[in-house]
Amino acid sequence: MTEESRRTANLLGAAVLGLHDELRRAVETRSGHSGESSAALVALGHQPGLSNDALSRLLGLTHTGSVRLIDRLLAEGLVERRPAAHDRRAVALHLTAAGERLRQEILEAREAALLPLVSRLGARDQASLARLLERLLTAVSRDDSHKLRICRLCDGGACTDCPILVPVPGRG
Amino acid sequence: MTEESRRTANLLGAAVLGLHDELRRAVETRSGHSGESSAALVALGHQPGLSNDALSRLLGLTHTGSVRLIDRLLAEGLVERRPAAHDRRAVALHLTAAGERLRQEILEAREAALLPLVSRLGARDQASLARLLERLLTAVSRDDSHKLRICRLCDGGACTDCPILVPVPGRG
DNA sequence: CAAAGTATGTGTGCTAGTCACATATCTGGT
DNA sequence: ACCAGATATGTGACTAGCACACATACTTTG
Repeated sequence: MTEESRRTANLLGAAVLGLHDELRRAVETRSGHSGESSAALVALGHQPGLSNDALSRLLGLTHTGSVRLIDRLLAEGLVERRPAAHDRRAVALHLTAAGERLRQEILEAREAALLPLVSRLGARDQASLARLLERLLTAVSRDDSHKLRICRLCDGGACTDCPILVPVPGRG
Repeated sequence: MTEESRRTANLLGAAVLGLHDELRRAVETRSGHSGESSAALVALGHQPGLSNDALSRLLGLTHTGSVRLIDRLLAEGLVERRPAAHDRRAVALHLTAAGERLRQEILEAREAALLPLVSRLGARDQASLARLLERLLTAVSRDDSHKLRICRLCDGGACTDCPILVPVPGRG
């Protein structure tokens, strides 16, 4: 069994690498932005009003890196900084209309890369895959902030019944 | 079915992202090198004598980027440049003993991150997972050079019966 | 109300990559 | 034999994106 498990683990690593390459390429080609910029746009659509600090943790950047990234998105008119509700230090980041449009394109590009792979499987296999992915996701996810990080490129419209129960701050 | 497929596709995207983060972190922490440097070391162990040009395509870098990367690995004594067999323009890249040691550590770190995830599944689920991964891998892989790219971090010791039949140049 | 903690944003510098270019070698047609 | 074009390597100049150290503004807590 161990040998077989090692083989499966290696296959999992290869598939993750191959699919990640593919997703990154699809998203970057369509949006003209790097992977983390795209993740910022998707996450900001999902959680409007996010602070720079929260965003930096979500993206796995330093605070500084996140500020620079937002500077760039701001210069392109995709994001705006608004005063935060209850903390006058903080900034509430929001997508502009253009940002929202680009976000939709990113999600479409991602789905266009993923859906054909899933659709070639039969209904039974799709169900098995979904169940196994759910188990893998619960296994890798740690605390709440890590869960948000994992889901930073998720499509809210497609993510019904999220297996890791992502807590969106300020949404119960 | 379409709705369910979209959900599964999204789960796949999330799992790929989460696992990729995890793998990258594990490998970079252990090796002290960026992801692509690690990939270069693993690939060079798998295919000794690779040229700069072939390596650049394997890693998805420009030729120049690959030369710089090798410069760095060379400065650390992990890689050496030898004259190639039949082409006096080309360079044959080989791991040094230190490079080979680091390569083993990278593979161990990768397996240490992956194996626990697989092992928590029962034997039946592991078998289903392996089969589904095989189908995903054959679906994403395109030409031979792309297959080598997908397998750039694979552990030859664990990859028995490779589903995408990677052709290693000069090895039949 | 002072001290400590938290959030933002700036100056500076590094790393890893790109593009443009120069050089060396190979290959194939005449 | 020779030349044109393709291929392989490597250098110089530059850029993007990020980190570290720091300055500033605000909040929280004792």
